[in-house]
Amino acid sequence: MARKKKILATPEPIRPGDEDLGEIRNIVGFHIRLAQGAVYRHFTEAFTSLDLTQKQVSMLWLVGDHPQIAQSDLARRMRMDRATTMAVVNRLEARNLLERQPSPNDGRKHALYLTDDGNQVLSSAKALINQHEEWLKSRFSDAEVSTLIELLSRIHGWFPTD
Amino acid sequence: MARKKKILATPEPIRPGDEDLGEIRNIVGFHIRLAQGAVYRHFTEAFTSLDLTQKQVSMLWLVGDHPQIAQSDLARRMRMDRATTMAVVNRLEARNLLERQPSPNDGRKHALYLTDDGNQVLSSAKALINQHEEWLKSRFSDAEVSTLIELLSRIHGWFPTD
DNA sequence: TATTGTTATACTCTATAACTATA
DNA sequence: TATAGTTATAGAGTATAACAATA
Repeated sequence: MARKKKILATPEPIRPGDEDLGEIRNIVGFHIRLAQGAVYRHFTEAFTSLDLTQKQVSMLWLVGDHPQIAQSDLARRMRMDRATTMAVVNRLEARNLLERQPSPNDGRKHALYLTDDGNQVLSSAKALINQHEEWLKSRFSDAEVSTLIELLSRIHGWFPTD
Repeated sequence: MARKKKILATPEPIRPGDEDLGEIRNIVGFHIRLAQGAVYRHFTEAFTSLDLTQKQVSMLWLVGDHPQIAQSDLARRMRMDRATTMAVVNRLEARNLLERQPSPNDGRKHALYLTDDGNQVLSSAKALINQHEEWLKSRFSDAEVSTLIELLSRIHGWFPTD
């Protein structure tokens, strides 16, 4: 069930004059969206071979870290609603990377766990993530990376605990 | 051609224990995606009445600032490819907020401009954006806002010129 | 009643590919 | 040849709504 998509288009290069964005350049939300777009494109190119999206990798990662996690727990941690979570889980299950089990404690919940394929793919994905993050972090000092994560955490509500 | 969607679901509140994100908390891309998601949800709630997306508002704003702009110019400034730009322009044109004119200089290009409705909607949108940005910026000092914009600009490639 | 998972439905964004018209 | 716009197609993410099973 592979995607037909082959190579990802990168935006056309900036031309002289394009820099003038007007007042919109002071809108924080605009910059977050553009940054997410840039990261998304680089991520998708990096993961062409594995054919995984940001969301799918995040989910594999979290299930790997928390075996037997329920979908509702996943949804809260990834800040998604149940229906969206369902869609992502379905895709990963269809590719035999992840499976559902009945939860022993709560009949309403399903416990999620990675298959052998899922563990193997996650391992490859983490290696690719490291390369992708290197591309992303290379423009920042370590202190700037910490600052950026801290500022972004204030927006999405997670506070990394070291 | 209004959307059927009425009210937007917000993610369920965080529970004790959810804070443990494991190694993934050090991934910058993960935080950018979560932050964009939070901003997206608040934006969509704020723009329920106007029924506009982030992309649509950005486009109206840029066309308002640069009348007669061509789609290809818009695409470069918003870091989108032509097909995606086309889709957004089509939606705005279908709602009579924006129109295409043949460009006087270059027969290949179409000049875009806002209709009277478009100008009116943009005006309302800017007022809503100010409220939305206030929500976003309230958690930062002015210096932190500048820092955040500067750091994000290094990712998406735009360097605000004051 | 509340929670969890599920299914059906729909819209936006993003992108590829191929085509036409113009420069 | 290169650029600009267009159309067709498709996958992923996001969401609403309604339902069944369980707590």
